[in-house]
Amino acid sequence: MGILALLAEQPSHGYQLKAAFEERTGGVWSLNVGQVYTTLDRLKADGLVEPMEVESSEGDGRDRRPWRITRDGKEALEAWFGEPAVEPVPAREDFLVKVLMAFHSSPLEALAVIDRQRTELYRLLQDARRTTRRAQAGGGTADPAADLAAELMAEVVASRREADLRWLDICESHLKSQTKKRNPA
Amino acid sequence: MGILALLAEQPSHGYQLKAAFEERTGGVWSLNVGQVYTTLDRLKADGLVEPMEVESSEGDGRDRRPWRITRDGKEALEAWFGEPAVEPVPAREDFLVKVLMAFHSSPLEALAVIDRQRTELYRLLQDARRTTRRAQAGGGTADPAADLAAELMAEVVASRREADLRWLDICESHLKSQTKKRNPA
DNA sequence: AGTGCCATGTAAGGAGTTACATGATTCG
DNA sequence: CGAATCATGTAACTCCTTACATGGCACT
Repeated sequence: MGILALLAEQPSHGYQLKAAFEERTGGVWSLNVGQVYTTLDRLKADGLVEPMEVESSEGDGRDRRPWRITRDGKEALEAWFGEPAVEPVPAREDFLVKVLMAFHSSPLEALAVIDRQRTELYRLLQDARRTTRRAQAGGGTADPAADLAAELMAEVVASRREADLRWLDICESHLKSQTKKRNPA
Repeated sequence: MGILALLAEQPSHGYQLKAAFEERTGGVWSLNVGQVYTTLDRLKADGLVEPMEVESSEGDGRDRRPWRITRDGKEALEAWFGEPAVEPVPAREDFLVKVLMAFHSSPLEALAVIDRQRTELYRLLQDARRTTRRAQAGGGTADPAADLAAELMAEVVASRREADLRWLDICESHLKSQTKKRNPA
């Protein structure tokens, strides 16, 4: 649907879509070019996009295959925008599985896991904050829209990391109160 | 690695592992049984687990195939626990893609998307909070460990939802200041 | 003349999902 | 007796990832 949304703004060819998608997501989500082409094929099979006739008037011998969105595609896109995404429960991220599983091994082991994870998360949070500041300063690119995108993405990342850090604190306090209950004094 | 961690605690057979995994994650992550078996095959191929000889002394005619962790498996598990997960940047969730792409269509459209998403997220946050309270009350199950797991999971979910809600606010304020800049007064 | 970017694709493989097939046991 | 649960597996499909193959153009 991301590809489709980009095509709704303007007809483009595959390579261009990859670049646009990456710019739109502040470079945080890189896209394999190959996937763009297979995705376009899939969208075409669903009748949501169609290849444009190549106007060879361009002259430069480059082999471009621009695509445009179809009427069906526009409808599908509007329907998609029209309803909120039901946000799925967090995926089975390595990080979450690790902490949950550590909880049932020794408390000491679990505390160590949490600690290491906290350090790592904190580092990543700092990174995200740095990126935010850089983008706010009108940073990486000449394009203000790209800077805004980069800033927004950096902000979700930071926001999520903070959430995870808070969660680690909660886990730790649970773990400590558990230990205390078993080992009073 | 989750399956492997469970096997490190005690040898189990596939069906049991599914149940244990789901209990350990408060029922938030359900697991297809089929996947457990294919995963066990993969772990076996990597030499991390091995089938136990069936002691037919049990007597009940049930066809159980218990697995145990190997020495290599233990080492792999310790190495896994030993280093923090490098938390990947948020995946390309429907929700994020939708907001990012909406940003570049009309501001009005984008505000509508954000609004719908906020309503949905708020609803999901309430759900998670309810679950937390239920688990704290010693809720669903007789097993306190399962209740703790359910509570922890509900808390990550809630924490993440809150983060996303905050992010939506940030998006909205960016959007409004943008609009103001273009349409002063 | 050569390196690197623009541009399009194909192929192989990993992991997850849903669904299906099969049979035993337990419990009302 | 019938339905639910225990238990093990297989098959088909989707999506993503990595890697490979190919060729033109631009700039040094």
